Amino acid sequence: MPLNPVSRIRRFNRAVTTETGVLDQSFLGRGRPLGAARVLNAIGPAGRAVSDIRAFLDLDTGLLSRLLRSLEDEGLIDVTEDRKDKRRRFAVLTPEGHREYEAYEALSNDRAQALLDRHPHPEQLLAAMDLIASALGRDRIEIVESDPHSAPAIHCLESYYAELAARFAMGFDPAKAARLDSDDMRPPRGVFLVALSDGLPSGCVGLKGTDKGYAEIKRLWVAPSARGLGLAKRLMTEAESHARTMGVTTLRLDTNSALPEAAGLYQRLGWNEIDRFNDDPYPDLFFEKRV
Amino acid sequence: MPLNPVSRIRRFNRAVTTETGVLDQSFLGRGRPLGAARVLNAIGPAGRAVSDIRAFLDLDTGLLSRLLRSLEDEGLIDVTEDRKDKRRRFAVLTPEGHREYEAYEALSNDRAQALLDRHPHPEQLLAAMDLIASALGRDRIEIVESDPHSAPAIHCLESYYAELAARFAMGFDPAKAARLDSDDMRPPRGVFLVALSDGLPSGCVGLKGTDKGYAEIKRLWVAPSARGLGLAKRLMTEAESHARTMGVTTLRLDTNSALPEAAGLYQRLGWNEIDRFNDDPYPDLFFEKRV
DNA sequence: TATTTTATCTGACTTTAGTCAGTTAAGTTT
DNA sequence: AAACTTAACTGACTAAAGTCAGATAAAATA
Repeated sequence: MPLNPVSRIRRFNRAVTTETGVLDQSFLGRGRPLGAARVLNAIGPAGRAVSDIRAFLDLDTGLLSRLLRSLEDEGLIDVTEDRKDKRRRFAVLTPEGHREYEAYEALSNDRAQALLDRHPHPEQLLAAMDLIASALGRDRIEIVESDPHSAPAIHCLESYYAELAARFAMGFDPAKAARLDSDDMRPPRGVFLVALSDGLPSGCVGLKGTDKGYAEIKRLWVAPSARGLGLAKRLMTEAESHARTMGVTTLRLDTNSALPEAAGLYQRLGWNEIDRFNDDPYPDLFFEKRV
Repeated sequence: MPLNPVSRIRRFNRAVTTETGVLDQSFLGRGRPLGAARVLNAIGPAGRAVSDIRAFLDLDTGLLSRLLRSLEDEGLIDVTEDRKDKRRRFAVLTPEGHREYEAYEALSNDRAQALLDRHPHPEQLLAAMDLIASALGRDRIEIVESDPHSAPAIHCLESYYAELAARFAMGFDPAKAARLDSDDMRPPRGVFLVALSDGLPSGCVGLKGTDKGYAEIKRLWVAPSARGLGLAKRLMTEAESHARTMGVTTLRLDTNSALPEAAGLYQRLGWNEIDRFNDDPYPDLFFEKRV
């Protein structure tokens, strides 16, 4: 009986394979082999370098070459040479290619929407999907420098504030927290890092420059769907290495004892508890690390 | 930014497609095309009728015929004719075929196990997978007659008792509940139905024969991962139709007001509330329906 | 500058998957 | 028993995917 964990995963695999098979079938409905459709999709509205497509789809150079030509013959793409390096080529969608691309997008989106519409608890379904996608994609999580006012950064920060509000007995009001000047978390004074798991903002951390002889780590957050994957550690390590390259030798941070995982992490990463160094209302634990 | 529901589903699809692609690649590592591997897997240790394989994998008769022969030539399967209907053929694994089958199983199982091992909350991951598999497979949920002592039935019943224990303020002790003779839920006196979603027991209901001029509906349960898919209604409808074919005209059931979804369902399905008709300690609501 | 490496393309394949019309033999229906 | 239906097989295809050994031109390196 399929009660053991491995059987449950395999049942999941079967269900999902069937689903993707159906989608592939509907892709064929546009009169083009799947290989060509995949290349069109990989190029995307922004265009893409040919070598990049090859790496992404893991195709043989000859095969990709022919697929690109077939799309070109259909009038869906243009392939031009790279100005900097004339060996390289770059594929972009023509207006007609854009339309075709959107048609494929619509097929995928409609299917996703249909699944959503007929589920009684869409938010639960989406949370489950986020969790699984993060578990499967943990090796593909990338950490990127991001402006603190960019959409993914704002998403992370708002999730972070919402979580603090839920976990602090006294609640949390971002307006009451210490003012944070975004310029302090932009180069050259600091940096704001966002972790993207297959495009989903899944964590963040800010390195905030000060004029007091140290920099601060702020706003460390990891999405529930990505917890336990070692992402907090990666974010901290990246932030520290940014600090090092900026010539900072002392880092400080504050946190709250209502977030025991956080304090534990800082200790494991070699931070030392120090005395209160600011008068923010929310933190009650203070750490320092020399890098 | 991928914060909207459809983008989240598509991110999930990408992650899962990558994962299944990797598994397919590892299947190719055994030196056999995917088609043949799929047929071997579809045959399984118990063997399978050729027509059955064809329907399951949706293959052309000619194609399957050749795939079967290639497996036969490899010495992995035997195809024999059906005794009852000599047009039909039946495929079984040879000892060597069993070994090869197990090798494929091991590839899948190891991957599943690896995913589990490196996840911080395996039970949460599995629950997410169950939920998604049920959502995707809702059209494939089948309701089968099952002995009340069979493994899937026991799984459902134990989950049901655990849930009652959690939801009743006074707890729930199966030993204190009204004795249930399994024979009353076996033909010809009654029936026990289990809902299987891609093999996972996801719901149950019992029709219990009595000598009092009515039959009782007992143990209606739907797994959390399958709720909202209309499964409870399907189970009730099937149980009622079994009652009808058994010549029963009056059905009764008892439930508890701590399970408001249940009472609501019974009302929607045309049941009428009646006075207490037994002295079980747990129920406080009683219903009747004429069929 | 000569040599090596890299990115892409071309031609000539092979393998896999899939289609389809027709055949055979065994059941089913009339 | 004749006519029909069904399950599986065969032969003759096509399309799609993938492989591989050069060829070519543009960098990169020695």
